[in-house]
Amino acid sequence: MLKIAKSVEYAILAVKYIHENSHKGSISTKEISNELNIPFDLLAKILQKLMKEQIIQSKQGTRGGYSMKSKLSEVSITKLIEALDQKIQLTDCMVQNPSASDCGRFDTCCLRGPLGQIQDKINLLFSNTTMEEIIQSN
Amino acid sequence: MLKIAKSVEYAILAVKYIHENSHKGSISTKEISNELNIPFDLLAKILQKLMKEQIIQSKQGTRGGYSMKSKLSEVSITKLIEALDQKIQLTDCMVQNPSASDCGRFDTCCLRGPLGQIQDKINLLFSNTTMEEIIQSN
DNA sequence: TTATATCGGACTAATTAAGTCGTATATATG
DNA sequence: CATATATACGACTTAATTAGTCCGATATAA
Ligand code: SF4
Ligand code: SF4
Repeated sequence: MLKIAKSVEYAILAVKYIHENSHKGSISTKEISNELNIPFDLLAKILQKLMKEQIIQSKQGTRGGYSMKSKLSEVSITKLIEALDQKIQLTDCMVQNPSASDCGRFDTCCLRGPLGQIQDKINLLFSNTTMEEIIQSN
Repeated sequence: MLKIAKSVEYAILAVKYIHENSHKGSISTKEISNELNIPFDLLAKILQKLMKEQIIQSKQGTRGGYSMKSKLSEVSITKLIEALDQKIQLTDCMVQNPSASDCGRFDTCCLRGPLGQIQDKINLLFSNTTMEEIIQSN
């Protein structure tokens, strides 16, 4: 099953919400959670990760919350996937320095090449799709 | 994590092995399992599914085993994925007749469109890659 | 001072993928 | 015909990942 994590979906929807309500100032996790029907605690963790990657910024305390930091055009799906510690990795050996240690079949494998090419193209698809396009496509 | 199931990898490698040893007649699960280092019982289930989809054919009994049925050029990765009951389904709503029942956010969701397009392209990538190309790319 | 937020780690539950086991059936061969 | 070898197939267990929850800490506006 090739699927994207729910947390990535939640992230996209949350960033959209924060952007569209930016006139209100900081948007709280609770508001987003209520409006989008996303479990509060889960959403909180997601937003904290997006914050660490400078996609959004936070303000603590009463009347605190989140606001956009990056431009929408700079937030690709790939950036969100990475911010949430997810990966596009079709096989175990699709890593920085692959070696036989990852897989007993490594040396004679005829798969890495073709699958690697497909993975590169999938990566392109996700990195060429930004929040800007997603919001405009409405 | 966007990854393909190990069973799909095993299937590709097994089909390759069966094709390359077709001069021997029927190839047993045990031989493939030994040569490729794939758990016997798991491989057996995989081959049975490939057989049901007419990708390979079987012969029971002593000196039985599997041999190719489809042409390599007709066996795409998509075909193998489907034969193994796997799916390329980026989100829960990417089904035949999607509706609000699948997801509370369905009606206002801005995601289905863009993700659907990406999924279509991923599908193309996998269906345009056949066993013939994979084997030639060696 | 208090109410409202984020911060962040640890934990549990649910789902899926990976692997195993047992029993039945088919068949080539001595 | 007996036997060894092989597929057929469903049930089961285990491992890995994802999804969701909980709790105590810190920051800050009012
Ligand atoms: S079998 Fe090939 S593609 Fe799969 S993990 Fe091993 S080296 Fe990589
Ligand atoms: S949030 Fe949108 S993309 Fe995700 S499952 Fe619901 S309708 Fe589909």
